[in-house]
Amino acid sequence: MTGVSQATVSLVLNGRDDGNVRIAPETRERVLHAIRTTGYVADPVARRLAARHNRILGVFTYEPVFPTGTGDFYHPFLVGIEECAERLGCDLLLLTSAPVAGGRRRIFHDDNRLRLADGCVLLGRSLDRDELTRLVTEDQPFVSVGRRDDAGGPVPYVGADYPTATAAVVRRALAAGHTALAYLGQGAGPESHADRMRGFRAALDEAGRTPRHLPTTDRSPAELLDALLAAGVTAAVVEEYADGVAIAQLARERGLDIPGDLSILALGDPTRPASTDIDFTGFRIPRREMGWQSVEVLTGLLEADPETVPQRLVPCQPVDGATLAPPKVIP
Amino acid sequence: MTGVSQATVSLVLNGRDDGNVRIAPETRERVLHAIRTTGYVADPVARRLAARHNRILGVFTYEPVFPTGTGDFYHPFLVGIEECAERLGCDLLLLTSAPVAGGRRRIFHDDNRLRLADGCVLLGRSLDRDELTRLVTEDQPFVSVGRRDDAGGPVPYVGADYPTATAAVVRRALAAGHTALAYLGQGAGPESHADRMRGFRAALDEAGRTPRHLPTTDRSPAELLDALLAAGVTAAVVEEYADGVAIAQLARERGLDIPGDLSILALGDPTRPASTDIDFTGFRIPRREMGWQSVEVLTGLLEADPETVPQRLVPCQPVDGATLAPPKVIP
DNA sequence: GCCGCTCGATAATTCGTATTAGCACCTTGA
DNA sequence: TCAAGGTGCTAATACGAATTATCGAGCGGC
Repeated sequence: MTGVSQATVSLVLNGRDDGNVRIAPETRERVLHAIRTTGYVADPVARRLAARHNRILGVFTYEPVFPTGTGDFYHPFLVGIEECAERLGCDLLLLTSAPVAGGRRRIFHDDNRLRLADGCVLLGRSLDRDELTRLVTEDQPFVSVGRRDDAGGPVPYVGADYPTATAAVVRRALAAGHTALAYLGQGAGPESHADRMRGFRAALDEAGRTPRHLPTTDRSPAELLDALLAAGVTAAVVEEYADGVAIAQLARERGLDIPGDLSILALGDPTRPASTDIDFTGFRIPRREMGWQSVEVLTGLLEADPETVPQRLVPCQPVDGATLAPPKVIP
Repeated sequence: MTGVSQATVSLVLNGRDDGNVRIAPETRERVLHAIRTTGYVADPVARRLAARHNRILGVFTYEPVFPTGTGDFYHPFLVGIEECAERLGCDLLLLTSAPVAGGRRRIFHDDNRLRLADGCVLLGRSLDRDELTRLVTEDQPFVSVGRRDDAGGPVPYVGADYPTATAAVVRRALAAGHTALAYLGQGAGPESHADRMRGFRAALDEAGRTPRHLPTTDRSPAELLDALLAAGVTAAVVEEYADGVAIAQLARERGLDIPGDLSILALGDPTRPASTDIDFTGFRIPRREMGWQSVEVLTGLLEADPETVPQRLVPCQPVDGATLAPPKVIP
């Protein structure tokens, strides 16, 4: 149309005006005019092929991306991720095509589509250790949402600062006069559980009190409540919000006063569907913020920005709530 | 690694075994082994450039994809979309990079990334008509979630059958003895509103009753309730669930009995955050199903499958609810 | 020994853009 | 008049795969 070469069109299209590149204003205008009248748009695919990157960020979850059974626990993470991606002008690729093998999705398989994206955000309670190791050793750019132990090298992550938040909650209970506290939950396994347990122990050790642990696996709320009462526990520190709800409801049905007879402290948001009617004392996981920051870290990694700290702990937001009261003094 | 050419790798990778293409089983196995051990994956971008498709489906919404203000109205659509994409082995590209111009995201702009995907699912209350026209005329493969009027040609869509569902609700009210019914809402503008209104009018015409319309724009719940009562309306047919909640709550505060004094019928799910305590009579939008089917239609379009019906209306699920009762007989 | 045929694999080209070295032309100054 | 330097643009190539025409080897038949 303009009798000009493809290279020139490319240069004009990208508004190049460096030292080496020079286009006569008259030519530039002619090309721009042709572009405008034809509505020409550079093919993004070819563009990406040449540029060697996509501005696409992958999102991989071991659970379905849009959760139904997990009571939307992951939703706020995604909101943060999307917000940040939008601000950065990146698109989000949900890696839904990953096939399920052995009950979980797998990142690595014969038709691995990870490289569709420039980098990848990993979401999920616990990540497969082998896959994590492979990601690290293969030098795939990725960030985990949630702290992860090293796996063949340091893992970039944006996690919630569970130790600090849990310790703070425990200290509040101690300050209120409690001496018999118990941790309800796994306290091990996924990093997020182990971290809570560490905070719990640290705060009690610091106060010279004995930390007690009540594992929840395969035990009904009734069994747990019985165990709590039998042990003379006055403040239950609950790993999983939904467990707290179950115990609180059961206790009230039995005529117990919460928090009069038993204080209950919730370490985070429900990861299973649960009523949120009870205003638990505890903390909130800064999920949106974590999602946002995970994208920041990922893009920092991609740009090899030396300023970017690839391992971050975000503080949790304390919740005053109404389930902590001084223990009853036994006369 | 295998001493084999790029072409051979490509052929093995794609499992080609046509008449013209022949690979010795031994070679094929050697290449496959190398692929497996290195975890090699074809660059999807290059693949798309050459093959013109890449099993990526775009998802474009005029609102943020992970909604916060819309009370998760879009969430179920996404669940359905994800489920179907997963089953088909497709990945989902959330087109979050689309910049906002004039208060809305725009599909078409200087760095249009739509073509990164094979096709695109469009989500949103109302789609920009110009952009829709351009999609149709440029022959971009896409599907709208929600019925759309023609825009320079027929628009592929998967919509909810609002006319039928609304007419059914109205007939129930008529059967219960109501004669003074009013439609609360816009009743125009987006197709989904116009469709409800059509169903409303059709059912009333059929019964020889006068359809009344109470526009909601810029009117407070109090004004609306006053207007309803002044007009002697006994059954309010509410376009937007959240409006129904506001009016019902206000009415009860004023000592009115719902549905004794006023029946309220909700035409769908809340698109704004709203309490769902009230068990409204009305219907539910088959959002998950719509999401699922939209992906089906899109892939049908991509494969030029002649079986695929590119315009579908999905029936809504009736809800009995507790907000419809016979009108009070004025003695 | 030559032709024809099948089998296996590859060289070469394509997709549409970004990038860079370098060419042709012009001006300037000695 | 010619080297030096500047200007405006283009040819060529890369990006990483898919595709196709073609090539060489091996083999049987005459």
